[in-house]
Formats: sequence, structure tokens, C-alpha cells
Amino acid sequence: MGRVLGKDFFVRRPDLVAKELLGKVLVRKIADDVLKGMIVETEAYYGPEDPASRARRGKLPHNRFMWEEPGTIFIYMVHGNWLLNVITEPKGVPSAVLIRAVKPLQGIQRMLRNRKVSDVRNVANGPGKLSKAFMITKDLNGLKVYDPEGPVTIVDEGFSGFKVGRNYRIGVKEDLDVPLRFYIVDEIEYVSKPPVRKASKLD
DNA sequence: AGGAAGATCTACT
DNA sequence: GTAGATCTTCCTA
Repeated sequence: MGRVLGKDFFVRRPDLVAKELLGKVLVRKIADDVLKGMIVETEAYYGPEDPASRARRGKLPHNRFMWEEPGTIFIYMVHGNWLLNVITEPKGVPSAVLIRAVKPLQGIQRMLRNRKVSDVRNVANGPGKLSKAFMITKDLNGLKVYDPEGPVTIVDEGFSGFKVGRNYRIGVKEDLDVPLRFYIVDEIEYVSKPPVRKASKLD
């Protein structure tokens, strides 16, 4: 039923990991229930040199997980939403990938109930929505996604061959000069909608 | 204490 | 499609 991604997968630059996480399956175990969704949108974040990074102001109590080993779960709150990140690069090098959207595959009824919506395309198409649908909160901070027994894992179920879109990160005040947001073009229905952008040729 | 923050929802034009 | 309120935590003063 697919292989749980190991620690090695995450010991690389966040942009590479972000791109390769597309098509992998996010698995959330709750008691005797399992929720699954294919990752369709991600963003990469670096360390202090990245103005949009949580590590921007150096190591602090709440962002210390950024310096943890690759494959560590890092969750924080923005505007009342929990956002799920996975740490990349070797321990001590702060960087992470934000998982922004998944296409629900299993446990869909439960997700819809968690989110109080009826459209499956609107249940996990955004980082805050995804966390709510998958019941992900701060409690999971510091756990390892490569632990097959853990409540959150990422599995390779063989999805591949899709077209990858790329552009600038959403919602950040100040971005880098490189596009660090990745998404699956064929699954655009399940990808978050970028806020209205001003005249720009990018897309 | 005050406000910002990697967002979302609702109620409008 | 757009504007505004509101979600919760942590940083900064």
C-alpha cells in the first residue's frame, strides 16, 4: 500500500522536497480512523535569509523545530489557522516545506464533517483548511513523519507523471526572487486559490 | 497591552 | 470579484 517516506527524503533543499512532495499521500491516523489525501500544493521556506520564513528572526521557543532534524513536523498559527510544515535539510539548518493543499482520497466524510462543508474540492484546498479537515494542531509539533507508527506520515503510492506548476508564494509580505510555490496543474480544482494579484505576467 | 501574522469566511457590489 | 471581520498565538514595547 505504498512506502512511508524515510528521513533521507527530507535531507535536501526545501525547494526540491516541496516539488517532490507533490503526488505523495498525506496519511493521518486518528484512533481507528485513517484520513488520506494526495498533496497537490506546497511551498518552500528557507532560514534567516528568507524574509518570509518563520526562522527570520532566529531561533525562538516557538520556531525551534525549524532547526530540528529533517522529517520533523512543525506547526504554527496564523490568523487563527494551524499550518502544517515538514522540516528539510540536515539538523541545524533551518528550512521547511509548507503543505498547502491535498486532494482527499480516504475518510472524506470525516473531513467534510470536520470542516462543515459539503464540497470535497473545498475541504483541504488551503493550509488552514487542510489542518482542520485532518485534525492537525500544535499537539503534533516535533513528531516525525518518517515514523511509520506516528499519527502523520507521508506515503509514496506511485502517483507520477503530472504537470507541475510553479510561482511565487502566497500571502507573504516580502518574497524571494525565486518562485517557491509548487502545485499539480491537473488537480487545480483542489489547489488553493491565490488572492487576486495585481497586474503581473507571472502564473 | 497592542498588533502582526505563510488565512478564511461572509456579505456585499 | 471585492472588502471587511475574525480566527489564535507569539513578538515587541
